[in-house]
Amino acid sequence: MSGGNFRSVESPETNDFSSNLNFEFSEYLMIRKWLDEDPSFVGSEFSVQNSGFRANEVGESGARSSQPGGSTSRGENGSSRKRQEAGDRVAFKTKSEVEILDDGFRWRKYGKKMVKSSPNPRNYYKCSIGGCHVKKRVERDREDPRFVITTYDGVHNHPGL
DNA sequence: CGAATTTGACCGGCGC
DNA sequence: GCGCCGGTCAAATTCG
Repeated sequence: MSGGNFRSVESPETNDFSSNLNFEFSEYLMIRKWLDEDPSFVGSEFSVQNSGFRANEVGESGARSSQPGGSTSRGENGSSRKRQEAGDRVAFKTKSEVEILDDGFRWRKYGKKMVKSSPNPRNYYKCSIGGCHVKKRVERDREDPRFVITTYDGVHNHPGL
């Protein structure tokens, strides 16, 4: 490939820091949470004390959360809220060198795209579980490459792995 | 052998 | 109406 603006270390074997990700739950910031078209949530910043994410390669046997945000503020009567999206959209900013964060679910990558908003490519993942149409979007921060923006779309309709 | 991953191309929506 | 951007699917390939 021509270009090569940066070296994307996607291979955990060649990764310099994939050896050990000591961070467990210290850098989790939910940057956005909006339902349907509620502008009230757009642009809002929240601090989430979520826990359950793990860095890849770290063979753990615990730490499993249900939904990254599917437990906090969310119970809306929906008087005028029309949820045609059939799913919540939650974006997280995680401080990690690797983009493959194991949240306890299996994801199948189905596309990669380069957005002009960032020199880094955006990855698209989908839940491999049958019946689960949850989608995940992963992209690196534009100003802080050491941060990863993970956006979850939808709700899992099956028990955690 | 099966499943997961890869890259490219195609499609749809929105803007001008 | 055309152009641009983002998103999704499909086929081929590779890994386990």
